Amino acid sequence: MPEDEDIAPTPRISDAEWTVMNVLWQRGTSTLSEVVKELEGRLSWKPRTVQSLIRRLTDKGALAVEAVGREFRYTPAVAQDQCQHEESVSFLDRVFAGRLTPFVAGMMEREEVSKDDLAALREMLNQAEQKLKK
Amino acid sequence: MPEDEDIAPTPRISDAEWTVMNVLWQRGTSTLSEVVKELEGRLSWKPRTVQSLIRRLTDKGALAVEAVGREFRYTPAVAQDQCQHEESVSFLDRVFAGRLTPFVAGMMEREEVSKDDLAALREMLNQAEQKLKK
DNA sequence: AGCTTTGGATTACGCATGTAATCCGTGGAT
DNA sequence: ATCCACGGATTACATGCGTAATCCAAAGCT
Repeated sequence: MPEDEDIAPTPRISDAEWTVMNVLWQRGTSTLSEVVKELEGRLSWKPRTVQSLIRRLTDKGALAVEAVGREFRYTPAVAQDQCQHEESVSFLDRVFAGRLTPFVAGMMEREEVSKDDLAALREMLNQAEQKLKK
Repeated sequence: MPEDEDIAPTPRISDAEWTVMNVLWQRGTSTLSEVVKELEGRLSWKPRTVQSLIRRLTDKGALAVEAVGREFRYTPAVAQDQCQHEESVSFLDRVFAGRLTPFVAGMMEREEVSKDDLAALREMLNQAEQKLKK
């Protein structure tokens, strides 16, 4: 008796698959050729490679498929921010013992943060502190 | 003529290997049994598993080995902050198109950030802005 | 003097990943 | 009507990874 059947834990997405998912999340929905076109130039993947990745992603439930005439359109079946968040937590756990601050510190030390980023961060900080205070 | 021979690009460290490296970075140097002891309880790895990981890490140059009597002591041969930084950049590229801000935003939205973290972040922010202004 | 424990070396083994190639069928170009 | 390009399905194939087991030799326990 599975109590929590099909809660669909977001699937594990590999490095190469992230590249594909990012395209799909950005475009909303696409066919294979659209994804291939989007990636060519940036990457030197053969179309078959992209297709393989798309197939694996549909297999693991990250993409939904809908037949459109002769081909398929692929649509993300998992929320981007959900996946991002899970990757974030797993990354922080692995590399920084789960601590956010040293990570941000490292990025700032190496000056990988632009002035715009700083402003955005400050804004977020203010809001977070507001929320805490209330 | 390789100009930049043996600059020793920091090796790629897998998930499980990070666990081991974190122990070694923290302890400075250890024997196998020390690492095993450190991990038992936290993980249910068999000693042979830990040894395999240590071996792979020495093979890829992440650990230096020094014979001590009958056994070996293992010492990190790569800097923790260097490895952390590379992982950070690769993670941000893959998941957040290289942008730090959305990552931090995501963590804050989900309230994964403590009051102490906020204070530390604010402090870092101030310093970074100081540096920019000068 | 044996037996056990432990670490190093070698080997294992299935699954995931990166990166495709091949085969097949059809819709479009000629 | 023919041929080609392209998409889906199937298959490939070397590595890497997680997770050890085996084998061997020395070191310590009894």
